[in-house]
Amino acid sequence: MKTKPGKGSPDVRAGLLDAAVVLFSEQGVAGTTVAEIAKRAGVTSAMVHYYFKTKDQLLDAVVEEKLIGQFIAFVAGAIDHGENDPVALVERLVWRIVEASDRMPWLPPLWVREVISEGGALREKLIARVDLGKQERFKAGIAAAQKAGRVNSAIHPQLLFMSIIALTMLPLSMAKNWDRIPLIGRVSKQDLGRHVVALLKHGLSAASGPAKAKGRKP
Amino acid sequence: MKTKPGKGSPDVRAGLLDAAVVLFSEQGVAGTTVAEIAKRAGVTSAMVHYYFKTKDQLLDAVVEEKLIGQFIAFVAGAIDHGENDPVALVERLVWRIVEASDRMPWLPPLWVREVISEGGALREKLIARVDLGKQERFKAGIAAAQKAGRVNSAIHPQLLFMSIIALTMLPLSMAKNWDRIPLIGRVSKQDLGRHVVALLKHGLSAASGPAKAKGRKP
Amino acid sequence: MKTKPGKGSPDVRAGLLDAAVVLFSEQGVAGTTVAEIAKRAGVTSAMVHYYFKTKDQLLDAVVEEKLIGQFIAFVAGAIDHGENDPVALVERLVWRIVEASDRMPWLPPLWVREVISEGGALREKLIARVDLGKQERFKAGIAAAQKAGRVNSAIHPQLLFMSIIALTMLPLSMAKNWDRIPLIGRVSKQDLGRHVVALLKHGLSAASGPAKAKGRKP
Amino acid sequence: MKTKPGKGSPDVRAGLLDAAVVLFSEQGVAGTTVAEIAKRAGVTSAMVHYYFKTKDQLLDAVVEEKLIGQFIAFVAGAIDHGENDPVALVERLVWRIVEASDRMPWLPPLWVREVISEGGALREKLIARVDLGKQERFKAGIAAAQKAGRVNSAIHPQLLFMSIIALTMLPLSMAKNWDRIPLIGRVSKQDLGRHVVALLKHGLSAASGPAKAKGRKP
DNA sequence: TATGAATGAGTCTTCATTCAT
DNA sequence: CATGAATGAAGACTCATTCAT
Repeated sequence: MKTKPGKGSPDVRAGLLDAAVVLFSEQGVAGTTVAEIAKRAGVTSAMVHYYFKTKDQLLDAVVEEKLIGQFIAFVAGAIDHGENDPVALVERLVWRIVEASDRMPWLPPLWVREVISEGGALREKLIARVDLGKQERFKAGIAAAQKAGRVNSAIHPQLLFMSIIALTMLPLSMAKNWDRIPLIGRVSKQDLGRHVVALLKHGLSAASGPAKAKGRKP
Repeated sequence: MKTKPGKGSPDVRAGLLDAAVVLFSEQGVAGTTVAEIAKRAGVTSAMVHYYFKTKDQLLDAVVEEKLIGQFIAFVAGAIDHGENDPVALVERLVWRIVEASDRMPWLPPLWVREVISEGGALREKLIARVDLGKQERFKAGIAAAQKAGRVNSAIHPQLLFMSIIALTMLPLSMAKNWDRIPLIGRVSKQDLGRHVVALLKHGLSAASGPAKAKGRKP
Repeated sequence: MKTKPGKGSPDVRAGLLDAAVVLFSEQGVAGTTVAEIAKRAGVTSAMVHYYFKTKDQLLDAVVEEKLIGQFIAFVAGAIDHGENDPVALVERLVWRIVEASDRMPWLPPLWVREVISEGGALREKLIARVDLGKQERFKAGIAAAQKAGRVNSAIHPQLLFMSIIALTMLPLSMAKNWDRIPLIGRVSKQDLGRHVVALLKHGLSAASGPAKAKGRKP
Repeated sequence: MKTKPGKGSPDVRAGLLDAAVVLFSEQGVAGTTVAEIAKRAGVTSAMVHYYFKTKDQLLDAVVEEKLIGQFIAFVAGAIDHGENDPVALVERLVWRIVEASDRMPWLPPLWVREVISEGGALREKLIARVDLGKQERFKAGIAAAQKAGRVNSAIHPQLLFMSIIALTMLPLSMAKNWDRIPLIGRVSKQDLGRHVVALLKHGLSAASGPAKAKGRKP
């Protein structure tokens, strides 16, 4: 049942990955030393190299086992549903992401900082590994629904997926600090989910009026 | 016209800030050395310390003069408009941010990585300096419009501001790479603006139907 | 038949010594890790410490069992011959060394680098253990032959032994690379032996002419 | 007049090279830390990286400026003499090497351990840089003298150059320890020079008798 | 103002060594 | 006998920072 048949005790290895992912989410990859990760996992820094050889290969493992194996696999489940209603799909996607951030609170900060950001330490590693097929299918589904008049035609299908990620991940990446910001105050992740779903469901619904969003800038 | 009446040539100082902000946006603050900044500005790293004493104080200057003085001042102008239609205000806000990212392409990546991200190098510095009064007024305006039945009541006024930031900043932070991602392909910043405005205008409009976004998770 | 009556399998022990000696000759002692030696012998590095306790004690064993037990014993046999003709003795010595380098190709590089070189890892260990009696007898034999007019009197008996070592060992320590050096090209160890013997036999023969080798430098 | 127009104070740079070369000769390259070199030169180890970037590039500089620029240039002068008597050339070569080891006592140990030895840290670097033309000319001169009957025909011209190096460099690499070895005792570098010249002059002289050095081994 | 030279603290990485199993 | 897991000490290298000129 081990994730990797390689060397070492699975417990320590897993503990190191857990520690890494939490510290990375709090301090960034560049701001986290191998020694800190080791300390949080209760071993010496030499053990990090025993299990992962280099810091860079530790990042590979994070991408493979945490981002892809845990998060993407979980969220992608929401798309593989044989469903044909894109709005329902969007809703399911949002709730999956919210749920994921409950199970893996380290995920959104890590994602925003190290995957989305240009030059993020995990960005290229993830792009190289991930299959964009599902996203393409999602985009196609939206476009089809637009043609059928069931979805607001002013929406860019290519940008919708990113909008969903943005609306969920970015606020969730700050979730730990929500109550420190007076403007936001006491809201829960459930509140966020409801807010985003409301925004998207309305936003996607086929416009009654034309709602021409004319670009101001040339 | 000098920003600071202190020592040193204003040109060199400004060049260092410009260089810093671009490199920070590309490599992150932790991933950028003082020497790199100096080199890009055509001086030695000792000069950085001459003008800013420490790297940390350089960050202070970036927050003060670039984030607050340039970006926030520019965007905040959209709120101080004596306008009372919150939807129009949202639209203006979106276009301001899009416009800002044209003038300062380094802004969105820097914002997402170092301001929004937990542990971001500029986060605490900015929070300590910024006045949230305008955002409070914005929130109040939305809430009032909801009571008046002009805005979708399922929206969380507290979260709307963050949603706008998310819908714009996060995609813009990747703008340089849009064409490298097949899913997105050839879209312009204008396209993004239109897309976001369409989404928000619809999303905010008072629901004809109830649009009950019931939370799934307890 | 075990060399050591101590613990452990003689085969593994011998395999480790063999591996050590080859790697030391290729990479130097300092450049060879215990783990490499273990791997080449097909065991783990913990085994090296089981058999030899420390790397330093492994070196002791190499000196004792490989250098003294194998090489010196073999070469010294050439001196113990009850012979009184020093030139014949020299010739026998040369061929012994050439022969030894066929049986133990790792020997000359190891010798040159770790025994002869100042600070060589085996140098002090070997000097402490070796009996120089035979070399003294050799020197005395040469000196006697000089007095008897049978050997070139310009030769330093003290230096002759080292000259023989130098003329053989140093070229042999590069034997693996001879063909890579255009200057040398295709020569065999036999060729080297013949060359050295020719040089020495002539060089030692009592001078017909005076052959005044006057030192230039004061 | 600086060797390198690059960065840094020439004095410190030169001091580091001097320190490096001495320590390398005493402890080997692998056995010498950057910090030791720095300490001996009176600076911190960071300065080594300031002047040479990496330890490997320090080795490049040693090869370039010490081995090639100092030693090889000096010795090669002995060959460029427009002389046609190969025996005189050999003699001159020997004395040059002896003289070089007086000026640069670190040279012979370094040469034997790190240039001649397989896997030596300077070996490949030097081979890549050095011009073997002079050695080829030397070899050709010997071969011609053999054909003319002026040099012992049992000598391998290809191997003679290496024999000269061996006869001088190897003993000189131990010169500091000569008096510690009873067998050798009190001899000077001049004594060594005379001994080697005597050996070679006789060894090269055209044999009166046939001096059949018949190989024993098949 | 501006620089080159210098440093100390810290980071990643390697390795000989130990020990429970 | 043999191993995998674990460690501490050290080594190369980086970088923010200082200072004399």
